[in-house]
Amino acid sequence: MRGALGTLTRKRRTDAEHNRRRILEVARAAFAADGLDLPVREIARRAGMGVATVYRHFPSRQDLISAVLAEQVARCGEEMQAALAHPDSGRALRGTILRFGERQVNDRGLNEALLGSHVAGAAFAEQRRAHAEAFARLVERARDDGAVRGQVSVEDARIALMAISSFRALPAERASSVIRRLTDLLLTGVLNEDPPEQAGTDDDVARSFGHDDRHGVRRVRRA
Amino acid sequence: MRGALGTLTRKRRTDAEHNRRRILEVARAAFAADGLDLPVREIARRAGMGVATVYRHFPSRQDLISAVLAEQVARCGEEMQAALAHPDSGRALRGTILRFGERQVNDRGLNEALLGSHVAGAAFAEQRRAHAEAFARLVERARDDGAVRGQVSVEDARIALMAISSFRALPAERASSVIRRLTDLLLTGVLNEDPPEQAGTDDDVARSFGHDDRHGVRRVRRA
DNA sequence: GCGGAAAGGGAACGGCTGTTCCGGATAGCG
DNA sequence: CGCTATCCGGAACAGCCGTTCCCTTTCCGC
Repeated sequence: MRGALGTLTRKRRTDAEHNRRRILEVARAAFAADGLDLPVREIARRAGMGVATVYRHFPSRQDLISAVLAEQVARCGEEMQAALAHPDSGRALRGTILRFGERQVNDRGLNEALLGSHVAGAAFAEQRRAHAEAFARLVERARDDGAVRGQVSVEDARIALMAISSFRALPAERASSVIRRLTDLLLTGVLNEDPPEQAGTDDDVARSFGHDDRHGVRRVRRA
Repeated sequence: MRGALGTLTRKRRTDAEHNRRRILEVARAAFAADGLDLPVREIARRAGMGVATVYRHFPSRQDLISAVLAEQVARCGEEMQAALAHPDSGRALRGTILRFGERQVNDRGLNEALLGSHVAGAAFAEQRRAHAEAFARLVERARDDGAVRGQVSVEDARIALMAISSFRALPAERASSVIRRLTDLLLTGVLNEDPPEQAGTDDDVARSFGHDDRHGVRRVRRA
């Protein structure tokens, strides 16, 4: 549908190129921290420019979201492919679940797009399918190697992965240790091994469930 | 601050009382299915009345949400108290986690308020704390009875409960079987027992992770 | 330097949402 | 059956968001 020249990235003026990079950088941080519902105006404000500038580089809000997430989604896929090439299938499975979960929990926008029901996620249906297929092969390989308990199915592993990735309501930064512990708890029921070590417990979860009054606003303003 | 008469429920006209009940009923179903961000107009539309009628009975959107959730939250608390009185502490813990999780997964509004970061949840901070305390006692009792693995802490059980409750991106109705399986997987790492039975696997999770293109809209309209 | 094309930015438009207003309906008491 | 306090509901108001307009500013080949 596009003309032959349309796919070529035309030479842009240097200030425009600089602004484009800055928008992507600011938007990535903003979506990761505050989710995909952040208003375009707010991203423009954080980037120190007007809304029209953002819209010149990304014709619609959805285009901006897709551009920001494309890189992150691709990285997830690469990691899964790399895990398939790892010699130890059990460790590869554990590592994939852990890494995927950490990424999902630490990037709210990515999570909303890949696991949530956000409209923006529809653009990544193909990648989602690829991830699911790679993950299934990962689990099957681990099962063939005897690294997975007999009664655990591919569906079970998928459930575990989604449960870890869905984990939310965390204060923010120290989510990783909770994710690690949850992974251990879950993989105890999936893998044929005991968890590698006992990470020290922390009270992040307590602050979220029952001991925390802080409630974020839907729409974030003011950096 | 309220006058002595303010707390008495004044005698209402029967049509008003009928409408009030209907609003609560419709809003409960609506919030459970579509989340707390559903516009007041849409609830009024589904109830077959004008917005002003809703606002007469519930002065603000937050009041409506609180009124709807109060009953559900109270029921969660009652169930935890009942579990504390159950003779078998291990079964009580398992049942509580399972029931709490199912409730959270099947009621999107309740989930957003109790575990998500939705503003409306701030009204239930006290109940959240009570739930957390009751749950902690439940876990400690089970641990004293030897029903919980030695290296599992109260925090771990909390993590498990939150992970189950956070599980989302499910087609809708058949979430229960997935929740049951996830509970089994997690409790394998928490309780000193094996899962009671093997429920048949289903493909709900597959549809969510990788095989599903359906993406809901943020704001739902049209029943 | 200079001129024109490319880029920037604030204001404006249309649509959606929470909330309020006010004229019209109606329950329910006498 | 009539009358009035009570209730209903569409329209209106204010504010937010995505997107576009259009005038001004800036780059960059000459």
